[in-house]
Amino acid sequence: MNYMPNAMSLACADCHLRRLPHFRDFGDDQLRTVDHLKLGHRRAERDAVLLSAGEEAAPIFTLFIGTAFRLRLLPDGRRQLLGILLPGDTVGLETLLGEPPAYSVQAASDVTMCLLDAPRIAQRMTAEPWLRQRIYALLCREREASDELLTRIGQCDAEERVIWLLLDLHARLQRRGLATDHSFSLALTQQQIADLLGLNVIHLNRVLRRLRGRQLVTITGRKVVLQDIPALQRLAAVQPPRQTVQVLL
Amino acid sequence: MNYMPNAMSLACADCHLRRLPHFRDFGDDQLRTVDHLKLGHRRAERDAVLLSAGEEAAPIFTLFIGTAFRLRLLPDGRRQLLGILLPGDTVGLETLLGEPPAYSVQAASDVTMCLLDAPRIAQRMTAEPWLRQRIYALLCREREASDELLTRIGQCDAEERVIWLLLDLHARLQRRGLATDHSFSLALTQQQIADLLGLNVIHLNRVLRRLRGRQLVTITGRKVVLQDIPALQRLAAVQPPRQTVQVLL
DNA sequence: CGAAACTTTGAGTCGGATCAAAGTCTGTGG
DNA sequence: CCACAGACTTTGATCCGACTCAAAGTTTCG
Repeated sequence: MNYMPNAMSLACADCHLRRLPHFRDFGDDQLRTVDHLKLGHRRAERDAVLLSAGEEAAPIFTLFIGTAFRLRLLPDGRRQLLGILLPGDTVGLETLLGEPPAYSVQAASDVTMCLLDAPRIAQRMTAEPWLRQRIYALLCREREASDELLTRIGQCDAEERVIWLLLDLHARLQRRGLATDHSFSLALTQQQIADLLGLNVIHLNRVLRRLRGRQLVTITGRKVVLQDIPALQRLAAVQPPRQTVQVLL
Repeated sequence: MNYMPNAMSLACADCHLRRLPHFRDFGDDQLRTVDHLKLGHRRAERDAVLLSAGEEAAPIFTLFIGTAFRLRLLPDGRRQLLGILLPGDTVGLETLLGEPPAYSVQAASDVTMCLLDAPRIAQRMTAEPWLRQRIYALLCREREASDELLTRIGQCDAEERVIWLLLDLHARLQRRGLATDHSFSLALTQQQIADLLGLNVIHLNRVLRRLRGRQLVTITGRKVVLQDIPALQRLAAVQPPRQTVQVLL
């Protein structure tokens, strides 16, 4: 795979992600440092494999535009999606250790990534404590997200899982300014959602239809409308999420 | 909770975990550094909560003797075990960032922990790149383990999950010199295993009995005997595990 | 306008859950 | 050393959520 950027580089200070109010501000010097760690942007089409499990010297990047997901394959072809990547999310942190990732990443829509320079980050981490902390925190969050999904799949029934996912995506998108109060745009097929939640597509579809029948959620094409968020939160036993968003661009 | 050690400190050079051949060797100076990061040992009884979700300034420790598990509770009382801790495993790495953990840890047997000094580690990480890398690698491994369990629960049926778990525990214990070629001692109740694998205890029990009937696995009290490991590996679609063990004592 | 990808519906089956209760083991105190 | 209580495992009967197979709509896009 060719990881060379295929678009002009965008200075971090100009990055649209930075402008979102809830993204923690960087100081000028930090911004300059981070700018220096970027290799530039790269686009990929929907379904493209952005990173392969086991790959040596895998890329590390921040998703810039679009949606992607981490996944794992079993030898017999079954697959489990491990998490959904939204704009501002970074993957491939193992690469900083020189280890190949145990998961793959695939684009769920056309995407733009902001490729990062792993060796240079590894080097800068030595001198910059704040960079170290930020990356360390990212890893902690990722593990937390995995644990959360694990808990949902292990303990909740299909309806609870679906509601949890929709609320989670909504909250994450909202923090990025990419959702309205009650709706957002979902770039996943039902098959992908099913593989994420450990469900069968057909069953998932029935659950969605039932939710619509109860006036709780409406999904038309890409658009998801959460019609009664408090009721949904009650049904999914959702705990208040941490508000912090960590960005590393 | 009182986290002060209640036993004399043991120098890392004398630690029994260190003597295991597969634990990566530390240089003398590294050993001295690590020794300096220990607060000392502390014992706890079975079922004791070793670390609570949300706790400020949670402890960070390496399990020294015994078995414990990470877990998460849902508001309505359901619980999901997130992973099994074996001797040599370290938990509470979030504490290095000053963040409270999103999970709890509970002892599955009487345990001894080796408590670590979080602020001092955080401080030493600045000066010692190898320490940084080791901790970073530990976090990556933890996430990988969560992803693996997630995949099993999401995609595999009850029998596959059970076999996978037994093989996984066996391999991990074997690397620590705590298992024979075909058997090991399991300090978990069936209820705990069920909560780990997202199964019901009764169903789990039936699956275990069926495996015994097929001469594949025998469980008597604590003792687990894997009677036909190749067959089990075939049944569980197990991939070759990474051999590396990371210790931080 | 047609093909491919995705969603929706129907009918039938099964793995795993639930409920109820009987064994078995473990540790404790008499 | 025995008896008892509590915790854990095992068994039986029954039910339901979720899976499978089959096929018809629907959307998307070249």
